[in-house]
Amino acid sequence: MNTPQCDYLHAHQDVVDRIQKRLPSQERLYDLAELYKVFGDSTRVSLLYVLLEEELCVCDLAALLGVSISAVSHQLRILKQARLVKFRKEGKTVFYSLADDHVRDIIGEGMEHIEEEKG
Amino acid sequence: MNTPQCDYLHAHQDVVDRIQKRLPSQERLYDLAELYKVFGDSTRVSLLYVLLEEELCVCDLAALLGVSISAVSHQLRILKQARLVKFRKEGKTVFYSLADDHVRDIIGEGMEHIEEEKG
DNA sequence: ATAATAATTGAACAATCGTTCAAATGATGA
DNA sequence: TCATCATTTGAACGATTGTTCAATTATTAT
Repeated sequence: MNTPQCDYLHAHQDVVDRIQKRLPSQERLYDLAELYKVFGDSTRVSLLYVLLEEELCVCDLAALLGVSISAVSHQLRILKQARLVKFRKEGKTVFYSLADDHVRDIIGEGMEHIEEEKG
Repeated sequence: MNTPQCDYLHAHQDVVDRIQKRLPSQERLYDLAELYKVFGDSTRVSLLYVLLEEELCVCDLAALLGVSISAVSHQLRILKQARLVKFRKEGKTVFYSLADDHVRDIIGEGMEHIEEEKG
């Protein structure tokens, strides 16, 4: 699986070696993929988008997205684990908000890409 | 599923309505999630990361990532469909490169986020 | 034509994912 | 303490995903 499989490759072993050196570690690339995976679900990306506007409780988030409270809660847990959102409790209610400004930047770049192809 | 489910929500119907208006269409948010989904696999982000450096053939890409030619080819097809990479043929060899600069920007923002928490 | 090579493709498989449902927390007020 | 409410949690389910393997296409050279 990791062994060269075509003659052409052998002619470019130097290229492979050179780029290999500049590459982030496999672990880093894995973490990067994990981050995008979190954005890669429409419920979660909608939650993040909504939270760009303001802090909201679980119930309002569910109503805004049109999904069940339970589904939202499950997804909020994933966003929490990825350190993309934070929360505070007020009585029985839990309010969620963005953890930092990276979400805004990442969503901004993504939006630019899709708006370019769709107009 | 889409109906309010808690008293608290009823008290915030105005908030829900206000934010609803500023929200991109469901289709747009779905497309956004689809874009991140493409970045959300370590084989694919690695391919994109490697292609930041230079144009490469399928065989070299497979060697660099340590995966089979077939697996790389399948993933390149997904990157192609998302308009993130383009290709040119030279004899039997196919060279892939990035379609535009959005990949660089999106990966840049993602890297910033994970480097902040890991150092 | 035939053989060889680079890459693509389709089917199949296990693994992962997101939702639903029901049950459980944790906080509040009666 | 008991009932109620907002949220969380765990198990279960179907759906989607990424890889492997084998077969195929497209290109080149003999």
